[in-house]
Amino acid sequence: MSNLSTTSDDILASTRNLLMSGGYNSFSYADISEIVGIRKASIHHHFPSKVDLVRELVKRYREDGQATVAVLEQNVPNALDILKVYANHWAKCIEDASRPYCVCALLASELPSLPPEVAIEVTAFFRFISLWLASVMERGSRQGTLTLTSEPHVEAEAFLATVYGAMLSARAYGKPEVFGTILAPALNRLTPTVSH
Amino acid sequence: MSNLSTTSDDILASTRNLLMSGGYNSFSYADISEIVGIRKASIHHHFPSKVDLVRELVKRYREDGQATVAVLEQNVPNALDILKVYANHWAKCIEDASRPYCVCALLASELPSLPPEVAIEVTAFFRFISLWLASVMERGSRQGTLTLTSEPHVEAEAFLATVYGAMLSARAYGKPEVFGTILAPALNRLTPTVSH
DNA sequence: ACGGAACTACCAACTAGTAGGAAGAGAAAA
DNA sequence: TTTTCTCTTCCTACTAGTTGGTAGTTCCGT
Repeated sequence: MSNLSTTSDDILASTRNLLMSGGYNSFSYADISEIVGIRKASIHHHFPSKVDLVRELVKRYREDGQATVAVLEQNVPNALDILKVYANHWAKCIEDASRPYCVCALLASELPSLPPEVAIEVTAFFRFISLWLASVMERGSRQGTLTLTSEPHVEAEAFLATVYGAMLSARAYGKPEVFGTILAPALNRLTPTVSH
Repeated sequence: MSNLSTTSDDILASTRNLLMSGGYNSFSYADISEIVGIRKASIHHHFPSKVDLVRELVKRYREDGQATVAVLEQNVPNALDILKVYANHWAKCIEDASRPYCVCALLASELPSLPPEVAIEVTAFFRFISLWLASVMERGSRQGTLTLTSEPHVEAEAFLATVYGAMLSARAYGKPEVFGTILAPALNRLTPTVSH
């Protein structure tokens, strides 16, 4: 009950790191076993198949995201601030190289070749983020804390695309600061002008 | 000299398709040999190693892009039109499912786990596209055919991120039309207002 | 006769996954 | 209290299939 770190969590954590750097086919049970320090067969005890492992990982990734978003919504009333916190979260992850890429972004780009059970979880993640951002846009528009030039759901898709595109660019150039460079004007565009 | 289709080209073409759907580690020489209709060992005759094959593919991908861009620049003087043609190119590729994802986008997201020889070619591709878009932005700003709200190179990065992010979203949702939905307002924002 | 392009037949390393046993901890039974 | 039973976790040892790659040969056009 009072476990600070279970083997199963260690397996998931190292899977996430491996997945983040090269996708579904870039790592093996052997890689995980080396990092976690147990034998290959022991991983199969916790996650019978690779599909089970990655499906579970993505499921938790989404659930963690949903939980984080729920807390965020309660603590930050201003819609623009929420977008800033969200962008800042990724900016920091990329800049300190701790989590420099979204696992689901990588898996989404591999979607056609993924096992269907994993693919379903990945698309579910994107649907969740998209719906959440649309709700933030809509609320911001009502509050007057966001200036929209298109419908909320279109602005949401555009913002999401900018974030994930910026993440890709940062990785492609090997320059973390590119993320901030791209996001700053995107957020600016959504900021209401103070006076007129 | 008058070859319409060489085996080597067939190999590269099927590699591109396989690569596009799942990345570097998602396909094998066996996959290619089945599609092209020759034995595995014959592929090694044309491309000694997998690194050679993919390096050559990305190199040509970039060279083809550079050639296409050169023609585009000569035929389309208006900078906004160039961006529209570029966006439309991808919109069509995605919608008719012929080339629904950029090979270099997929490889870029796998960058940390790629063989360095391939990684170099991939980053070279992004540098090329980025520099080209920046030059288009700069020219459009001078011409008055583009309305920029940031420096040309920042607008270029933002536009590139939007295009690649939209490409990812289209794939993630399995809805090709999402690409156009995201790009339309992005292009609109760059369009000068006719009267004032 | 020579070179390119294809072939057959390999190989060692690696892939995900399985079978079955040993070690330990906790509960239940003596 | 000690013994036994059970469950979990991890292990060694293995499998069948795939991976990228090699050696050596045949075929064919110039």
